[in-house]
Amino acid sequence: MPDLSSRQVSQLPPLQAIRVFDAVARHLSFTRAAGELAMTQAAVSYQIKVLEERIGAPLFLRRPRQIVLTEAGQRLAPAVGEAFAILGQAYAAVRGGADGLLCVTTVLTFASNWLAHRLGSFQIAHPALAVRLETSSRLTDFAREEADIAIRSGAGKWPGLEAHKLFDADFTPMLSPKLAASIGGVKEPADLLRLPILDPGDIWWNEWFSAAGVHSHDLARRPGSSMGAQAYEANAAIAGHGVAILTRALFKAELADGRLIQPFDLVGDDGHAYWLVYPEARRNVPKIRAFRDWLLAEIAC
Amino acid sequence: MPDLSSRQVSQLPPLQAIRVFDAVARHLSFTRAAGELAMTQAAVSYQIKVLEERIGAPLFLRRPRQIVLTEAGQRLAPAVGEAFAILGQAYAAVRGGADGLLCVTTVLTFASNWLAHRLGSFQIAHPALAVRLETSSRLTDFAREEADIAIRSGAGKWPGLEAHKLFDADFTPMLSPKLAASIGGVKEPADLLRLPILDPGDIWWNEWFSAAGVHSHDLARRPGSSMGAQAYEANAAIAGHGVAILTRALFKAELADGRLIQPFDLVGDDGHAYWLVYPEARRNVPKIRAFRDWLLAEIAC
DNA sequence: TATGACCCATAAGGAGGCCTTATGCCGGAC
DNA sequence: GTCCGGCATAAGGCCTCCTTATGGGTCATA
Repeated sequence: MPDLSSRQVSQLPPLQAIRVFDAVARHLSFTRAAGELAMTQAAVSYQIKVLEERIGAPLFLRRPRQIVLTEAGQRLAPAVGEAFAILGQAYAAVRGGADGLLCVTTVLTFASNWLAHRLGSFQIAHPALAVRLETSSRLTDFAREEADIAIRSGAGKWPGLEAHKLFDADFTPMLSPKLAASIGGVKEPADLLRLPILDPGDIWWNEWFSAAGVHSHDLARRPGSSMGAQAYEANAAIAGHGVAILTRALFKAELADGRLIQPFDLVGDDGHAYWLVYPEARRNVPKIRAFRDWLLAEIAC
Repeated sequence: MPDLSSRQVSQLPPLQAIRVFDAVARHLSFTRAAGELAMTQAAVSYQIKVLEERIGAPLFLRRPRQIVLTEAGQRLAPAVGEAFAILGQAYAAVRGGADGLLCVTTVLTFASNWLAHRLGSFQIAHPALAVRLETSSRLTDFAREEADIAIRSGAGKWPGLEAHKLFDADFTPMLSPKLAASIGGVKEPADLLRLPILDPGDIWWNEWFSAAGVHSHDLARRPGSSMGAQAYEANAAIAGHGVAILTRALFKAELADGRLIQPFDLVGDDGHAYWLVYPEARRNVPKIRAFRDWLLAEIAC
């Protein structure tokens, strides 16, 4: 049983009764107030009676053709009206404001290598929507962080969350053409070992070399991959500092314009992928739907 | 079925949920808010969830040790707080204000001949209570007129009203000593007929003369008595313009100081009385109780 | 004067909002 | 590792609040 300690219990009367009173005071009619409130005249009569009994004084005088406010009612009505105006305004602002700001949290690489180029087209399509982009390497907990949508990688199953697959988190070595030329070209996987390996501890290297049939026990091992922070290694690779193992979908542009080359068709895949996720319960929130639809369409291109 | 026409339906979320939100926003704790609201933590959790679903966005972030407001929550909280402050203030003012003003409606004679002398002692006993005195000859309809208490005459039974008997509405002739002396004194009822009869149409005259065994068919008859407007006739009688038929209890002072004399012990009584009445439902309203107790005590003197 | 329209009050009945109890889950602290 | 503090969730029941139906009272019209 809770105690009644902290703060004086305001002991406000039933709020529903006050809302009804507000409508009646504006209309000076039970019947018309009932119309506005979408309830019956009897219900309005009941609520007013409740309020009057709670206050201990009548709020309206029942005259033949109409009702009029008593002195008590006249004192109460303006304040109630103001309070509900504030409430309604704030509520509308929150709905509007919440609709106008979209918080997307994503891993860095996806933001810089994929989203950044295309976000403009989303904002043109939805000029009323402001997008706040946050990057974080940790998984997003929607209950704990303020985010509407997250881009995360994983197996695609999270309880309570709806997930749309964007693309596979595959991996394959990439390097700058200049670096490849420096050793006369990269012809077969083993050639890579003659070059600096960027982030050799990444488990992806091990998996890829195994798949390629290359013995690579001299590479350090780390429990995870650097997925999500590929942008750093990619920059190093473009600068010619070494070979990086990267996800193709994130470097389409670099591969297309020749800043990076993918020497082998062999692509590793540990079953993980990039996903767009959001709480199931919010699946129909307009701004979330807008972003989801836009992003999936872009991915499909 | 009511229609939803007039005014945009504000479509506010459940008000109870907003009240709970207000408390939670102030405490930044479901548990403590539950304490303030005298409900369980589970109920608070439920209401916040309802509100969040209605708004379409979370209002709090659930962090391990505490909760914090989301951006939406931050926007909503101050307005809600303000609205409830206004509401609470107005409500308190109405209760206080209603408690501070007592509207008494009464027949003129009672006000001028009985209440006026003694009201001072009531106001001294209840300095916080302002009394507004209204006189009206009609019966008071508490649903239609703004009154807390009424003094009315009648048989003492009105549905929905509580009535306390003040004194009988008896009647007996009164006149000024000087007028009586002008005919050598009033020895027996028939002597009165040699003097001007004030308001001879009053049914009381007829009844009294009948009871006195005096034939008085020359008096005009009117359906009712002038009870409630006796003050006018009393003034005329004091001025020596004639004989009035009056209620003893209302002219104790005049009889005591000799401005009026009551020549005969014979007193008419049609069963009516003066009553103090108020709506049953308000029997325990402090100001009503105060006035009732005071008046009954004064009457008992 | 009778009749209909309008408006509020009241009674009876039922649906559902809302609260409670009980329990689970999670993170942090000792 | 275990306990503790705090929120979430499920099940169940009360009681508020709404609806339908009806009555009373006043005003307007015939």
